[in-house]
Formats: sequence, C-alpha cells, structure tokens
Amino acid sequence: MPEGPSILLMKENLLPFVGKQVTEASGNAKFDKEIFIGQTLLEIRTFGKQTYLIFDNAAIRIHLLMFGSYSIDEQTKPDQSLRLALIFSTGGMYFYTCSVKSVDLEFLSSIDWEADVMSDQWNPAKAKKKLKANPEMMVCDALMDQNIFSGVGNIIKNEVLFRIGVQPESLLGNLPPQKIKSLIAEARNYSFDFLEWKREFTLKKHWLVHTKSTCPICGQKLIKKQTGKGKRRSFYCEKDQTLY
DNA sequence: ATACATGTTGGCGC
DNA sequence: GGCGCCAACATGTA
Repeated sequence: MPEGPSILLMKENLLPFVGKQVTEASGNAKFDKEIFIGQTLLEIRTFGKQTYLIFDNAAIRIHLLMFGSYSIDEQTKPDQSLRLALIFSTGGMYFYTCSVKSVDLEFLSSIDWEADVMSDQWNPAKAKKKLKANPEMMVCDALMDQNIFSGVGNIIKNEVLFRIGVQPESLLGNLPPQKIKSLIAEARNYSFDFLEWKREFTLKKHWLVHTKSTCPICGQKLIKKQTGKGKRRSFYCEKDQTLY
C-alpha cells in the first residue's frame, strides 16, 4: 500500500465520508476514540504517506507503514489486526496494522506541506535548497528523506534514479545542476505516473529496474545492493547510471 | 519454511 | 543533550 500515490488513492476512496458524522469508533489503536463519536469528518488531507482525518477539535493521523491496509464498508480482516474502525450512517472505514494516533489541529500547521511531492503546494525551489544544504548526503537517502521528498518510497526512489541516470550512492554535492533539477522534477513526475498505473492495476508492469535483473536499456545485469544510511535495496545499472 | 519487503520509531551507546 | 546506528514491529508472499 504505502508510498505517496497509494495514499492519495486511499484518500479518494475515503472521500465519500467527508461531511458525514461518526456514529461508532472501535479498534485496538491506543488513543481516545470516543471523542470522535458524533463529530463530523470535515476534511481529509494527506502529507506524503500520512493521512489526516480532520474533525472540529482534533485530527486522526494514519500511517500505513510497510504492511498497513484499509477497507471500506466492511471489515475484511481478523479483529486482531483492526487498529481503527470509524462507522458512519453511510458505511465505515477500517484500518489494519498501521500507526494511528490523535493529533491536535495545531500540529497540522507545523507540517511543511510544501515538502509533499504530490501536493499542489509542492515547492521545488525549497527542495533544491534542502538538497544544497546536504552536499555529503547520498542521493538515495535524499529521495527517501520525508522532510525533502515527502511521499517518495523505495520503489519511486529506484525508478527515479534510473530515469535520470544517476547511481544511488552519488553525493548530492557532486551532482551537476541539471541532474539536481531532473531529480526534483522526476520525483514528482514519477509519483504521478505511479498513481495512474496503480489506479489501473498496472504498476508492476511498468517497473523498469525495481526488482528487475537486467537493464532495459543495455541488457546488462542490474546491481542489487543495500545503499545509503537507510540501507534500503537499490536496483541500478552500472553502465546507464552515473556515479557522481 | 525461512527470508525478505512499498516504513518508521524508540532505545542504546558514545 | 544530541547524534547515529540498529533492533523491533507487522503481514503477506516467494
């Protein structure tokens, strides 16, 4: 489920509940669910991989992490994995094996919404500044950094780096300006391609390097390696992706 | 069946 | 106190 585009799709699916009143709240998430009963869901906002269900006095923050999932209108998984269920007169939303907590509305204003690569508020110039401030950082870590590219996950990371022909362990400070530019542009572009492919259930078919073994350009064997401080797996072509 | 994976956090040691 | 590294967690799949 979890990279930014998938979360945007989840939001779309939850949208019919906006304007509706919560009639029941349950699940094993450890926070005061009762206070949301009788409250109207005012808005759903996403920030990268996070989702905020916004009510009058507080918001519920949901993060699917690696294995989280959700369903609508019907509980589809064992009770034990149900973190949160919100029931409305028109149906319900169910969240499983994820991080759920309540945050006050003030918290929302502390979020740097301009860091969300899929947001209308996405600010490429600001991203550029953040990259400039970290010349020693590897580009693979930069892409995964939720303060810089909120919403980007490991799949997007691998595909973006292939698209722009940059080796994952390249240092930001060594990247030529036009590579920085395409890095920022493709982080957003690929996320939207991901969104459309995911919507059509053809995402995997479009992977060029992620989980692949040969380079689609030169046919050479791809390198599979844990890279960066995050030690997340990278798939890349030594020939078609330059180490800066 | 064992290992690994679309992710983050909290705790430990320095 | 702050930083960095790593274990822990959770579930489906190969």
